[in-house]
Amino acid sequence: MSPMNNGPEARAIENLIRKLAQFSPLSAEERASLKALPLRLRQYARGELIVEQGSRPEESAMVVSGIAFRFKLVPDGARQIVGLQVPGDFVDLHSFVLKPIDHAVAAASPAVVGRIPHAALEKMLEKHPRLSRALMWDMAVDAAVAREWLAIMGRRSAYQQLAHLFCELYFRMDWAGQVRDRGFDFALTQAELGDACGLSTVHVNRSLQALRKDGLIGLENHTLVIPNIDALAKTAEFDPAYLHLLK
Amino acid sequence: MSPMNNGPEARAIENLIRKLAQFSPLSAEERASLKALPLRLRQYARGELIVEQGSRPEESAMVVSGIAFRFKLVPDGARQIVGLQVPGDFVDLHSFVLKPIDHAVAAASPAVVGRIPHAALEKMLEKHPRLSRALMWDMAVDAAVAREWLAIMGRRSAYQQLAHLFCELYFRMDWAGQVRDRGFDFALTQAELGDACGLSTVHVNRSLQALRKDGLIGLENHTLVIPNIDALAKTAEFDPAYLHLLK
DNA sequence: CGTCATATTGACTTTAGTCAATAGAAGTGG
DNA sequence: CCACTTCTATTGACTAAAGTCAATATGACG
Repeated sequence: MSPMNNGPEARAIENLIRKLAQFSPLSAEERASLKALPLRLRQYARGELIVEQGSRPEESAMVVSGIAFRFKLVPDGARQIVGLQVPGDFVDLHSFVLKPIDHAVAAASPAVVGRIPHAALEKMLEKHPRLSRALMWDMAVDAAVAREWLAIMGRRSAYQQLAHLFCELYFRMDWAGQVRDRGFDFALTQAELGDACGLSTVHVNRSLQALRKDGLIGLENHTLVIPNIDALAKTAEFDPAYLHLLK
Repeated sequence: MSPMNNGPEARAIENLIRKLAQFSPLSAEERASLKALPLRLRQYARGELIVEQGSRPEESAMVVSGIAFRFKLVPDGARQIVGLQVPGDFVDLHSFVLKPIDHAVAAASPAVVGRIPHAALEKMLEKHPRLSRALMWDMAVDAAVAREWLAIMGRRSAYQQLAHLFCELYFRMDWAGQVRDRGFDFALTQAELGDACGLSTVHVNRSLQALRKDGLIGLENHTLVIPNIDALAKTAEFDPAYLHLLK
């Protein structure tokens, strides 16, 4: 399937281009090169593994639809989720330069993932060296998000951590065009939320109940509704600047 | 002062070159270009601010001697340390592409820092586009360390977190040639250790006492001694692979 | 010698984790 | 479409880890 049609994969690439353009304006040729990137598409079921920890990918994967999460397994069997990716996000751009990959990636919902061979990226960068800086920028934003997570995890209550995570996801999903009626598909289990925030499932459950009782979120039918994002952002002390999603 | 002499700044650049060479072998010309990078040196006192959060640096800073730490301030005044840098490490390479910078950097001990103008980096990359990939790699390693911290912070006890942090620092300082007699200069206060691990000062104090009692560390006179790194690594379940320090 | 930062200790509180049971939902095969 | 299995969510009772507050000690330094 070519990425030049109007399917969801074209939208994902459009999202990527729109994102990279925030670093610096892209020429028509650069945009064309990005659009021409070959995407090997594949569908994943909820929970299915997309990238294996310790592998040495020859391609980098991008979320086309759905949500993916990246996680590390610690020796005693516990899991820590280190990032979430929405349509248009690379899940492992860094594997372009850093191998083996230090974490796994799995589908948080039914998802479509497109894979771009590193060789194709190399070829593109050869032709458009300036894009190299744009990819660096994308990697840097990814790292900035991880640092924000560190700050949240280290210094926030469970209640605030969850609120912050929902805010982040809301902004990113909205930017990716996935929000309608203040809500979006959200299939993460409470166990997964716990793995993202470093909390036990039971405590996640209780904190979610508190958030619901306070009218800050609605979460049912695999849909997360945030009736008042400003209110949620206020309790989470959330500032979207670190996401670098200008518009 | 030129980086071509034998001062500590030459050693720092040597460390950087040795580090980047782990990504892929560097040609003599590439090495020469790296060595020729202009370093604006400056000395900092313990605790002094090196880079201000929210600023838009036109240079990236590298630790020449001492230890620096990067931190974020959260709205209520709490602080979270998101990374430590040892001689040869960039503290804010990502500010080359990502502005404003999302965290501050301060000296954890008396330190010398060298600054490299982004313009000089750009010029070097123009001449040696392959080095662009090497810098990407360096940024990717930095991000991998942040992800490891996430996993540790989310899923480990205070005791293990501290042990893990000391292991990481030991390996990195050793690689940078700063370890003698199984110890190295270590001027972080207990409050700073708490800010790094998301712990209160009191709890850090008690956990350190436990580590001392168990004979895993010696910490006095601003010197951290690890009599048996294997034993410490075992209790911390520390695997140095994520640091990507091959030799 | 006095001041300020850092480290240590004790007493107490709070947050979050653990264990175990139950309830609901979703998915599967027949 | 139903019976069954399997996840996932929820609840209660209890425990443990870590935080808070406040006092005191120790050490560096001008």
